[in-house]
Amino acid sequence: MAKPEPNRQQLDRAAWIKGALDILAEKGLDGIRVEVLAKRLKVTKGSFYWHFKDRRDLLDAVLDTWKDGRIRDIQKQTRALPGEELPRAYHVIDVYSANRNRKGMLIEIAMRDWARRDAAAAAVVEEVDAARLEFGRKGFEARGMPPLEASSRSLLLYAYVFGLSLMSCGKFDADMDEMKRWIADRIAR
Amino acid sequence: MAKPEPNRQQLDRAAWIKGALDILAEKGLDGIRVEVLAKRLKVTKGSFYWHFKDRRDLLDAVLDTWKDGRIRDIQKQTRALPGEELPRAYHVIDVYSANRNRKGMLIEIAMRDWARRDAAAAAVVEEVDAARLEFGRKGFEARGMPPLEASSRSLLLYAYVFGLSLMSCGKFDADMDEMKRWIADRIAR
DNA sequence: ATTCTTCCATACGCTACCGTATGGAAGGCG
DNA sequence: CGCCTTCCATACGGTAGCGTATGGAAGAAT
Repeated sequence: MAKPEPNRQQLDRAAWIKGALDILAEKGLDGIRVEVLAKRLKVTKGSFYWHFKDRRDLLDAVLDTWKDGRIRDIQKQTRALPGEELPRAYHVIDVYSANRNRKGMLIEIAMRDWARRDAAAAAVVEEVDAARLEFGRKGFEARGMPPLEASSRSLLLYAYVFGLSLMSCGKFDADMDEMKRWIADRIAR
Repeated sequence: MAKPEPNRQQLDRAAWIKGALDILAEKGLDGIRVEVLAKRLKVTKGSFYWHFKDRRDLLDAVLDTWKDGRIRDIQKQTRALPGEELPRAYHVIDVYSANRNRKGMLIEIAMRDWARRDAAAAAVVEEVDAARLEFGRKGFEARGMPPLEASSRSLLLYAYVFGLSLMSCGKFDADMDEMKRWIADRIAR
């Protein structure tokens, strides 16, 4: 038959996409080169052009994959128990501003740099941001805050964590942990 | 003589640097290509390689120029009258988060993307950030806040404005202006 | 066993870009 | 005038990457 394993293909496509995301985190969008990626995967570009129409096809797949992952993450958090909104806000701040998730934050930055120049990327980032802001807003509203305040806190929260990852806060201050806690309180309390 | 006008050269170097900064804002670091830049300036790269040793030489000059400009800006703000710290904080938030200064913010983002991969760029960004954070901290301390709180507010302020420029807040909410004001109050008050 | 599909390697032409080498115009200066 | 310095154009060789064409191996289907 023509399609004995409709998963085998997807698996290999997924390998290319994963490799592209790795490079995106390391080198940015312009680091994603077909032949470079092929070398990293220990194949040649002959394989690439079987799985993908061209480089743009890969990039679109990268966008889709990233978007799905982020949306899924947000939905998972949304399904958490109600009544736990405050610790959940702290958890979000902690996850995004900590140095684990380093690769995730690098991808976030690269995506936004990408979105500056590419309409498709811009649409994806906007969708993900909207979902996150909505999630945050609902959390604050569940704690009884008025709509404007809830929306504002949500925006402040995400802008802060992304902005923090932009700043080479290598050694701004020794009490970085205390500062982060003060800020988290200021945003969430 | 050998040096009748030691400014003529600098002026032309400055033109190349300015063009490079324009491209940096539009296309990011990888958009800065010698021949592309030459075409934009309506000359050929023969001119470029007279003024600069190579592409890296230009990039270093771009870094220096940007750093000097930012440091100068901060020092200018620092020399403002004392007793005006609160409105000054609002002014900083306003300048950075507004849609004027668009090009400036694009360069900020590109610089930070650059800093991820280049040690020299990372050093420059870190220096500029340190100066800004210090400036903000002093402002809050002048209003009687304890050191930890002042440092934290300063960090929150700059992380917020940079993070905001990362988010395609194209149409998150119609009341964006009110939200920005709420956030500015939360950071500065 | 033969054929067919799947997946990848190799080879090719093409473009963009880098850095160098060389020459030439244009103006100050002897 | 001839000369020298400054600034830029042109031409060249080299590398990296894109996309295509073609063939080949290996397993599945018949």
